Amino acid sequence: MKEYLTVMKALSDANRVRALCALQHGELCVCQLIKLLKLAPSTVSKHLSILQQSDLVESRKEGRWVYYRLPRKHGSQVVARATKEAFRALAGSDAIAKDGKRLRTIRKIDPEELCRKILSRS
Amino acid sequence: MKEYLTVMKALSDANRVRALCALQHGELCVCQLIKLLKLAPSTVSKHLSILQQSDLVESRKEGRWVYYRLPRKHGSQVVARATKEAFRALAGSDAIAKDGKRLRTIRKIDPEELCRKILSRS
DNA sequence: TTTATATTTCGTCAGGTGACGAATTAACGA
DNA sequence: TCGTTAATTCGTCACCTGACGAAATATAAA
Repeated sequence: MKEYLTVMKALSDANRVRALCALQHGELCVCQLIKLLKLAPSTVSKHLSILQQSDLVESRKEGRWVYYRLPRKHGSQVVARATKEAFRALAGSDAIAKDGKRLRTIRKIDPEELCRKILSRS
Repeated sequence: MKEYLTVMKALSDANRVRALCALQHGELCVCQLIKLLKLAPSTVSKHLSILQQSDLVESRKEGRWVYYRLPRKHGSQVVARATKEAFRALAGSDAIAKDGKRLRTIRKIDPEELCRKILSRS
C-alpha cells in the first residue's frame, strides 16, 4: 500500500509527469529540464527528488552535471506498470507533445550554453 | 492530461483506495463504508464524491440509502486501467485483506441496524 | 587556491487537502 | 403533516504541497 501511494502521489503533479515523459526520449540533465518546465532550479530539483524517491527515475552525476533517466530495469512491478500507463495515457496529450517538440530544440543547444541561460528563463 | 491527473489524485489517498477496493466485492451503501473506514460520515461522503467525479465509482439512490459501486462499463481506458492496476498492486496488501475480512462481517449486519450504529463507531 | 557554476538544501509563503462537527437536504414512517 | 434518519454540504482547522529566493555544496576552470 505504501509503495503504491508513493507512486500515485508522485504521478499526481503535472510538472513531474511532464519531466517523466520527457525522459522517454533519453536522459536529460537538470538544466535541460529547467528549460523545459520553466520553473526555478530549486523547484525542479525537488520534483526530481520526489520522482527518484519513488524509483520512477534514477540519476547519475557527471562532473557538475546531474543526468536523470528512466531506470534501466525496474525493481518494482508497481513502478513499471505505473510508468507504462502514464506514457500510454498521455501519448495523445497536447501538453506532452509540445514538450517533445520543445525538447528537440533544447537538445540541440550545447549544454554549456544552455546552463548559462538558466537565469533568463524562456 | 487533466483526466489522468484527476484519477491519479483520486488514487493518492489511502482511504479512497480502501473504499475502491472494498467495492470489488459488490456495491455498498455509505453507512457500510463509514463502518469500514471508521471516519466521519461527512469525510466518507467527500471521499466518495471525489471517486465519483473521477469516474472511478458510480452511485444509485434507493430510498434513504445511496449505494456506490464500480462502474458497470468504464467510459475511459485511463480509468479502467488505473482501477485494474490499483487492484493488482494492492492484491497482496495487508490493509486491504483486513478490510475484506471486516467487510464480510459488516455485510452480515442488517443495514437498518448498521446505520443506527453510525454514531458509535467501532 | 580562488572563482565560477550546476545542483541541492533550507526557509518561507500561499494555496490545497483531509479531518471533524453543525447545518442542510431528501425520503421514509408515524 | 411532522418527526426521524441517511447522506451531503458548509465552515473550520491543522497539516501538506508546490512555488520561490537565498544559502550551502560540489566540481570544473582560471
